[in-house]
Amino acid sequence: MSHSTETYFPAEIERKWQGRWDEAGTNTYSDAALREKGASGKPFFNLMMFPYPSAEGLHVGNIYAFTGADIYGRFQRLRGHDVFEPIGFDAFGIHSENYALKVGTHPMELIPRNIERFTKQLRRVGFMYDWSHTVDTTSPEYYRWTQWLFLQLYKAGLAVKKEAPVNWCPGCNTVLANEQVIAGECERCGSAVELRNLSQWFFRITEFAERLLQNLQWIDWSDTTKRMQENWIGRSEGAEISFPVAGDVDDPIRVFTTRPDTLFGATYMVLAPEHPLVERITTSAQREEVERYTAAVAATDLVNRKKTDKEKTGVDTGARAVNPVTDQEIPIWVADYVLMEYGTGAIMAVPGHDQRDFEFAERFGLPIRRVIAPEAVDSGAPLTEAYTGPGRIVNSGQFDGMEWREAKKAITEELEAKGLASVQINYRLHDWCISRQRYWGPPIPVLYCDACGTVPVPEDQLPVILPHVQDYKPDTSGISPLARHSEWYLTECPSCGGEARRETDVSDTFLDSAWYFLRYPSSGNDEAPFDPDITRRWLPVDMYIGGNEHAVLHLLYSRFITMVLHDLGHLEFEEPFHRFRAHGLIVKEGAKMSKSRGNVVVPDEFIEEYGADTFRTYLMFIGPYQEGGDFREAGITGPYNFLNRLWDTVLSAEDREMDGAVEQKLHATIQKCTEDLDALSYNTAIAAMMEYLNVVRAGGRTPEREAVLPLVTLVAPFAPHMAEELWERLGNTGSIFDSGEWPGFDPEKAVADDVEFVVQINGKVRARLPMRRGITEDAARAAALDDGNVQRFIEDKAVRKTIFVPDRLINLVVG
RNA sequence: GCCCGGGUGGUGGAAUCGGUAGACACAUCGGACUUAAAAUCCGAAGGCGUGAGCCGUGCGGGUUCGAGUCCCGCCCCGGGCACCA
Repeated sequence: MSHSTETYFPAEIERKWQGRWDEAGTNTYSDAALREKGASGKPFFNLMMFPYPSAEGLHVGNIYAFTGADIYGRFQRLRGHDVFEPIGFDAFGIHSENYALKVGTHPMELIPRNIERFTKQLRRVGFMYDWSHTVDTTSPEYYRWTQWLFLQLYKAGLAVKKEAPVNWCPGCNTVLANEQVIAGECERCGSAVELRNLSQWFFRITEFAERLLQNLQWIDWSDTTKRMQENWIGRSEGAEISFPVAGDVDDPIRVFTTRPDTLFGATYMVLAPEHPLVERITTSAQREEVERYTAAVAATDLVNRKKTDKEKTGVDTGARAVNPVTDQEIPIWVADYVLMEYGTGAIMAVPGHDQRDFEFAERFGLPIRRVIAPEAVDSGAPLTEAYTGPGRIVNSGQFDGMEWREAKKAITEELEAKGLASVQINYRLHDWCISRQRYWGPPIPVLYCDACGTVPVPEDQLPVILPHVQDYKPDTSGISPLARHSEWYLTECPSCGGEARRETDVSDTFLDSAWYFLRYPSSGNDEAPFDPDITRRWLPVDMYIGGNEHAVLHLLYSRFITMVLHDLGHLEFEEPFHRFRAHGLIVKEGAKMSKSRGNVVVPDEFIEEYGADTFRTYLMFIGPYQEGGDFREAGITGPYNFLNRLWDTVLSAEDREMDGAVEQKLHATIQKCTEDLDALSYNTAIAAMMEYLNVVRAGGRTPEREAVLPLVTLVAPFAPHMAEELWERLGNTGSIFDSGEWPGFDPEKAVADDVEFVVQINGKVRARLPMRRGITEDAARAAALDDGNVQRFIEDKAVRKTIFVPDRLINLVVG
């Protein structure tokens, strides 16, 4: 190929176009434009998960996530949509605060610096962001509305302060939401979490459990994400059954069970050590032992308590309960394998059919009774482990012989009639604890007044500004650092004018991010959190792309908050993201990138050496976007060579009629790229473009202009700067992304006229014959039988059967 | 333990309504160009075999004219959940 074209200098081109986009406002909307496009255009809200602006700067994981989302947005724009693609910063939270404490710089100085650095880096990668609509969760203009949100929930009775056992992280010195505890450890610092009884603010997300679960059926989300939410919500159907305490006329013990069919096998009961009834029912003879036990459990952290492999422990309360179907008195024990957080904090123990109860009963010599048998008869042989399979009821009076699932209903109904049971649905989901005994977050907008009690801060007094204080270090007291600043928390009661104290806890960072997408298009609005008109036009989000690590955190909370705002009349929709796709994880040599492993890829170096276009294309070429892949430094040369060759090819193209075979390949490539981009199958779209480029350049031929022009558009989502430059050099003005000219294709022209036709003998390939498309079975068969190698394999055997797959193969079955 | 996802050349990965396994790329090797190198361009390449061919998609069975793809039973890796009653 002739090398008369000029060399590709990515740095120069990228700087030029990034400047041009800013000057021309290529990617930004004025508020007027948002209204106009929302009303009469084709609005498309393309969202990606906004980053936490860490001091380390943008990492490869961020860029990977954003690039995949940006490509989708640019693709939609080239197809003629008005794409709104904003970005912002999720800058409150323990992570930034811990870092600030470590380096000794106040977060109020640190965060703006980090945001500035992030912004610079993000611009360098060439994302299509609307920089006129950003969001910073730490700015008072933003958290004013986060506080407003709290007040709406408070007014609706969905934000309540209650004392409950909560997760306390001794590393971060704050309580945590259940979603932030991973296997008993703090997701932030890895400390073993403890249970503390504290009075905290909760959002009543459990009220929405069923809707959150049901809506999963119609929202278009990655299956993996939906399944994670489903498991997290953890619906189980069963019954709540009351067991009266023998010789006690007060409250019975209520238990939740999914197996009411095994009620006749309930030979003892267990209360969680924290259960409020423990103290009342324990006999004086057992009191000392029980108190010693519950105290020991209270001192244990959750990691140790929830270990399933340790030996079961517990003590007898001395009290007896009455099994409501057998009328037998059964012992009531206290044991830490029963958790206060789930169900009623008490269980009926059925050692014959529950392995945990079985182990406990064996250890403490409690009776074990079989009440389900696969063959409907009890051989009388002692069980060696709990039987949890299906079967028929035995040893259960009038229910004997009943199929176990029928017995669930029958036994529940029997007790329901006596007022001792009710059908119950239980969820694993807990209310969302939003209080944090930390500094770096929005103060919860509530006041406490001796005369008036709990008083919400009036909306016209928002925001409650987070004060700039120097001693913001948390301590072990369970009280927020702001509680050390009376000059801040002492104030006037808006209700009676007397002295009031401010709530000194701040809210969970996940509240900040639970509504940010609503704020983006209304980011400048100081009258309301979101403009009703703009919101109606642009939301819900058309496409949301992000990581699965937020499946049960941010994504669940956002759905909840949206549902609440819908119910309160602020939104017309109740699901914020109709379409969500989870991207995969980018790793290095099979391992997660981390500072401790020392395998962190610094993106800036690659961008400097190869350019942002190459880096973007390489990241997408690594593997399937929704599965992630392995970052290998050497691999970047593939996409780099491709873009270089593309540059050369386009600039050296000449005007002449397109070759037929090239035209066919062009249509096939457009079709493949269009379908692949729609499906986020970016790696195969890039491969298709490479393949096409190889055809266009085959044997050093000079390419036709017509053949390469559409390729510039196809590559534009991946390499936007190069696409703009080539588009301009080909004589166009303005941005290629405003052309709305995604190339079309003719499926008829996308298929080749000649096919390589396979001949199989008994399923094994014996010949490959060049054929015309559309060849008949008879003609194919004749051609096959004419082939020497085929004849050799048939020999004198008879062809018993022929399988013909049009345009692909013919299989001759002989023998 | 339960629920997902995955296991394909030296490497990253293509191909799953059952129909030519290994597209595309990296690394490798050979050639052209060059005083030389880099860059670029052209070409080779799953393994075994001189060859016809045989063997090959984690392992063992099965269904089928035909299995990477479907069924049964395992192993391994990654992720989620977990004394959840």
